[in-house]
Amino acid sequence: MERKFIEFISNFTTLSVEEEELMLASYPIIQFKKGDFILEEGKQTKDTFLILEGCIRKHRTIDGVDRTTGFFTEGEAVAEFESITKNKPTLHSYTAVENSVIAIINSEKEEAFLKKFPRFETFNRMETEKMLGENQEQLSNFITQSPEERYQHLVDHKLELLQRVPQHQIASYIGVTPESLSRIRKRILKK
Amino acid sequence: MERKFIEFISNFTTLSVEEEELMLASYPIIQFKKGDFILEEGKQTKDTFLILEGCIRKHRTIDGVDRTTGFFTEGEAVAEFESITKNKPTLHSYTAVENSVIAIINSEKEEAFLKKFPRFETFNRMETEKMLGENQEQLSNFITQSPEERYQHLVDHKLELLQRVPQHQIASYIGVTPESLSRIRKRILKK
DNA sequence: ACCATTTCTTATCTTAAGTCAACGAAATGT
DNA sequence: ACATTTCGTTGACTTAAGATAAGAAATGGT
Repeated sequence: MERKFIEFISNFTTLSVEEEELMLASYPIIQFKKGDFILEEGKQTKDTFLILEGCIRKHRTIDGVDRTTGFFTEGEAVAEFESITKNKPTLHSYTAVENSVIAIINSEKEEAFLKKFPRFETFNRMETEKMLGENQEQLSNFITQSPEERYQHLVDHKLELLQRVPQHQIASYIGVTPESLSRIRKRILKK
Repeated sequence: MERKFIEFISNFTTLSVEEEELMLASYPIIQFKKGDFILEEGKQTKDTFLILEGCIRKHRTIDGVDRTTGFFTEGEAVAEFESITKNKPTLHSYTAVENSVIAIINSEKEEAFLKKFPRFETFNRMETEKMLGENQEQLSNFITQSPEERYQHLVDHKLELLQRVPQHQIASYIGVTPESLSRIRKRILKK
């Protein structure tokens, strides 16, 4: 798994031996079993989670019911920035949808790493900007699409995800009940 | 207006005289009239817009109709990061809802500024992280709320915005038609 | 292989949103 | 001040989603 971690970072920049070593020493790589919490609603952490293998679900409890607000898979980085930047408990839980392998980027270790290799400061900012761009587009799409269009979008762009994740969680993710998604699927099939 | 610009930055960090001077020299402050485009769909820019006064609306054209996907007011920074980071034309337009005053943070000037005063690199990353946190929360809320709840949220947290912006644009922003928002308001009044 | 649980679908009924059309109120330009 | 858009509401009708209940299909554990 170390290889995968380094491979991921190497997609963006070439690592020196020293950088690679400090990185591997700083950030533990943890295995999660299907169903395990990676982070639990109400807790607090400044960690960023880099998914090396598997799939995790972002969700929160509203009026006692569990609502899904995101999915993340291999190669994606996840963090609860609203909690990190404002120092408050997280609104969301993150749980493993499948057995997953995740590198834990602890923010203090991160600070130390950045102090030693400041060029990563820029790299870091750029990655954050990329995430922000994607998040902005996702929000814009969600606002302007109907549930059916959102589902069709997943079929067109995230087919694999649909096969990895139970349908009622997808339903929640596009903002409808499982019954509604079932009808949406039927409607689409007829076309 | 220069004062307002510096004031805004000073909320986050104390500026040296040199920093302040370079900042004012690098970033022009522009007046926009109500209805003016700040940035037009399909164009490309790496600028970030810092709103010193006024209100701007983020919107895009879908199937020939104009859909609103965001509002921003004094003290907020706006940029189309999906376009900036991936070097593609913007999906959204930004127009002044009112006469507005905006500082234009050109990305090349920004690079030069960061090179000269690298401590802003971190400041910058933190601001981006804060924006990301807010954006993530907004997306999560949008997914889990009904149109009525979204409107109620605006009443509770952005009352002032509702008084600055025409209602049919608010309707679009919460993902419904103007007729529906009219009914939502009626429903809420009855309670 | 069996049972229990989870997941998905279907049916019925209710509620909310979309569509189309009309009308009055408000804002805007000259 | 007047004419013209723009804006907001209402009504009638259609379509889609929520709620509830029931049952079929798939999955998991032992």
